[in-house]
Amino acid sequence: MSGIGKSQIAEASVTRHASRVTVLRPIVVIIGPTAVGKSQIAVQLARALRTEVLTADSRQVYCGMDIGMDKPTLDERRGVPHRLIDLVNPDEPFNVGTFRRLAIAEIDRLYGEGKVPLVVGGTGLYVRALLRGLWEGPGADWAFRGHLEEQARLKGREYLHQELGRLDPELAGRLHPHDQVKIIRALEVHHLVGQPLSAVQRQHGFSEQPFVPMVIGLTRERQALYRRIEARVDAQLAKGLVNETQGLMAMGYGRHLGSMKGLGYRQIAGYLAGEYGYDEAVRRLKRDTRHFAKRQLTWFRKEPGIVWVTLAEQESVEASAARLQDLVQHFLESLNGNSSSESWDSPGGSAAELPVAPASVPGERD
RNA sequence: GCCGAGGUAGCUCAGUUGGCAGAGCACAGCCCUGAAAAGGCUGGUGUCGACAGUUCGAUUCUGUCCCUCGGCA
Repeated sequence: MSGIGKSQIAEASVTRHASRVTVLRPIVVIIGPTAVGKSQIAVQLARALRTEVLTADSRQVYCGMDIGMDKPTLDERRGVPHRLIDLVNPDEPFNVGTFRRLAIAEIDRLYGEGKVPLVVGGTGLYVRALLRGLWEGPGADWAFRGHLEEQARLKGREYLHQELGRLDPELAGRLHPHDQVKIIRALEVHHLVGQPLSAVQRQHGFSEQPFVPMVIGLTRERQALYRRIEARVDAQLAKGLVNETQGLMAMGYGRHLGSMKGLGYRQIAGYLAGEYGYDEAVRRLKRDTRHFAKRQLTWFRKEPGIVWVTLAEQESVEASAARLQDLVQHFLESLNGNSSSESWDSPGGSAAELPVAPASVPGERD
């Protein structure tokens, strides 16, 4: 705790920033495929921005799934608080709606402290729901889903799609008859709110704009990314992914759980169940992770407004972070220019000095 | 050198009783509104080792040659 005088100055400063940040609602988002190197760069950037990391990752929310989900260790976080990690047990429900509510709470808190939130993650739907809103519909009704799955078993794979064709022909036309997960959701919505999902989707259209975002997409040359994925899988195995999976299963977390269908646990669980050998499990894990990265890239490619940054293979984390810091600084300065002549920082400071200040002064926050 | 097996997609191989070659994996493209690391869709021209013969037609049959892998010398 600092002396009274200093503390008062800091408080005044924070109030000032808080009001600006609360009005403008700027947000910095780093997205990119798995293993591209988001986490390490994000820590550097968070230190530079004197803010915290908000993780937008549907898997890192599960407690006890550390190696497989590649959560940064405390050491790797280097004192930067990471939020939206370790929120629920592997058998507890979690979804994009939960994420969005919790994320918005964290963001508002940061605005209150005069900080620019830094969102980092690879779950495209979560990022989209955060930046463009989410239709305020009902959550999952697992009993009803179970009932529908039973129907599909009894009456054949095409039955549910035919049902949807009756209730919501538009959406049925867009969904492949085999895409049972999405067909069931559509039927569930119709059952719960009495109108076709396609109608509410059209009405919402991801058209909310709760923030002014700067979205940075990290990518690498495809072959280089694939090499990193394979190296990371090897590292996860060396850290004890098999033990971690065994432990989770011993705690009663079965393979049917959504969390246990995540990359790593799914393939290792199959090996532990004797369905195939260790080498085959490793081969599948690497393959599935490559495929996943590819799907992520497809998703992000069409998101609007992403500034893409291609990382070079020999580029250091520091160098990458510095490049991003440049982009963010310009972004924040442009916000200053557009809103008023007032600076982000306390009187006398240069524009954007607060959010982009050098980070080499731990323990001397504000 | 002899005997055997084989040379077909980037890889592993199937196949054509002679009629413009096909699976898995790899790879590429795509869809997505509370399971999203989930779930789903699409994409195959490759001198069928080379040359010659038989045939209307050869990757398929025959011959010669080249290469690979085993075994024997």
